[in-house]
Order: sequence, then structure tokens, then C-alpha cells
Amino acid sequence: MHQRTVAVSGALEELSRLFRRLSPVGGLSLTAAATLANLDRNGPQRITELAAREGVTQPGMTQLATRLEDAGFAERVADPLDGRVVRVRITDAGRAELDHRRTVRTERLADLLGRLSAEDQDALVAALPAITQLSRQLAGAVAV
Amino acid sequence: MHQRTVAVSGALEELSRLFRRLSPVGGLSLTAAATLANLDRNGPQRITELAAREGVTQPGMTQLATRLEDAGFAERVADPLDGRVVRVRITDAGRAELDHRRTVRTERLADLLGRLSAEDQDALVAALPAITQLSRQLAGAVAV
DNA sequence: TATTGTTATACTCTATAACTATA
DNA sequence: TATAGTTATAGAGTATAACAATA
Repeated sequence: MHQRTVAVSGALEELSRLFRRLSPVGGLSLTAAATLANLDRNGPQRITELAAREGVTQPGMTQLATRLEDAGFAERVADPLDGRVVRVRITDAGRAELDHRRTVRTERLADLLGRLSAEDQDALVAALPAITQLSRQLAGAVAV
Repeated sequence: MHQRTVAVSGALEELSRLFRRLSPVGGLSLTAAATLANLDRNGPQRITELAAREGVTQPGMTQLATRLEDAGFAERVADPLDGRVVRVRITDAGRAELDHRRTVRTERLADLLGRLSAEDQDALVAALPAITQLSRQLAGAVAV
């Protein structure tokens, strides 16, 4: 067990928890926001596909899709080729909500980042590719 | 709004969400684990104090303390000086649980870190002080 | 009267199991 | 019979409001 891994692990858990507390911008849960962002980035997708990507069960995604629909952020579209399939699509209101969330969150974070030393800020920016990579690894690992 | 802030913000949200999915080591929620870690680090504390630190309401912390107590990870201790006050203290089983969580989480993370390039790994380690600082800033900001 | 903590109650989120509709 | 999705139901976690006990 590498010392550095322990350090990274602890730091990330702390950060993860604090970030979660900072995040509740709108009424969207983290999973709801992630799903919406996914729909925005990758276009309409089926319930099963979304469930797998976000790491929730199929019934869980059905319910989440319903919540997003009720909020006006997404809509269900029937698949003309297969009557069993439903595709979920983000709406304009959904995109606006994403924009809003990003704006508020970034404003808050900008304030905090501004209080870090220039060295710390640079180190954080330099670590962005690594963080992105790590996220991808995690997504793959959890998907199993 | 700085471009770099937007990038940091997005990366952190992604990471936060994925880390949460990786984390459920034991049956402990993130808040429960954080509270336990706090009790381990800083010693017995009152309900009100814990609630403020962890960003939950006082009734919320009462309930969390009860869950921790039921699990055998913490215990309530009466304050001899003030009959209204309850102090919560971590037990040996609680410390063992923390150890276990850290071990499992670190093992999982080590596997993922190992798949990153040497450059990415170094960048992540180099960013640790910045991440720690950011966590502190966040903790202060949220406490308000 | 103010403070500390608990109890009562309700809501969100997510899970598993059972079900419906279509292929 | 298999697949896609939904409905039914339950449990964890957390909030607000009302309450009890102590200072």
C-alpha cells in the first residue's frame, strides 16, 4: 500500500464530501444532474443505457426520468422501431438548468479558488487531466 | 468567470460523483463516515458541535449518533458539568471500521491510480496540498 | 427565558420484487 | 421466452416543527 495512495484517497474523500455540500444548486440530486449532463453531451438515450452509465438500477432510472420529466428538464420519446424502448431527451429547460447550475457552482468555486496561493492554483489546474483520467477509470471500474 | 475555474468545477463535480459511487465500503453513509473520522481525529464532541461541523441539522445529528451507536461505532457520554449536554465518543469498533474503510478504499484507488500515466500520477500528488487547502476553504465557506 | 437534545412526521432518493407490454 | 420498462413497496437519510429537560 503506497503512502501516496493513502494520501490521495483521504484527500479525495474529504474533497468529495465537501463538494457535495457545496453543490446543491437547484433541487437536482447529484445523479439527476449527472444524468442531465450526460443527455446534454451524448444525446437521447434509453433507460437501460442511462441506468448503466449512472450506476443506478433500471427502476431507479425510470423514477429519475419521471422526476426529470415532471420538472420539465427531460422528455420521453417513443422509439419507432421497437415499441418496448423509450428514449429520454433533454429539453431546452433542462439545458438552461444545467447552465444555471454551472454558473452558480463556478461562481462559488471561483471565490474559493481565489483564496488559494498561485502555486496551489497552478497545481490544481495541472492536475486536471489526471483527475479527468481518474474519473474515466472510476466510471469503467464501477460499471462492472 | 475564468475558464480554468469552469474546468476545475466540472472536473471536481465529476470526480465527486464517481468517488461517491466507489466509496460505499461498509454500510456507513458519507456523512456517517466523516463524523466518525472527525470523532477519531478530534475526540468526543457534543451533538451541536458535530452537526455544525458536518453541515447537518441538530436533529439530523441526533439520528446519526443513534445510528452510529446502534452499529456499535460510537457511544453517548453524559457531561458531568451540564446535564443538557451529550458528548459522542468513538468506540474501538468505530476505529476498526474506519481502518477497514480506509484499507478497502485505498486498495481500490491504488488499482485505478496504477493505470494512470506516471505524469498524471505525479500531477495528482503535486496537487494534494492544493486539494487539502481547497477542502479547508470549502469547509469554512459551508459552515456559514 | 435560553439552550441542548430528542421525538414526530414527512419527503427525497434508491433498492428489490413483481408486473405489463412488446419482440 | 426474452427484453424494456413500469409499478409496488420498503428502507436509508435528512429536513422542519414540536417537545422535554436543564441551565
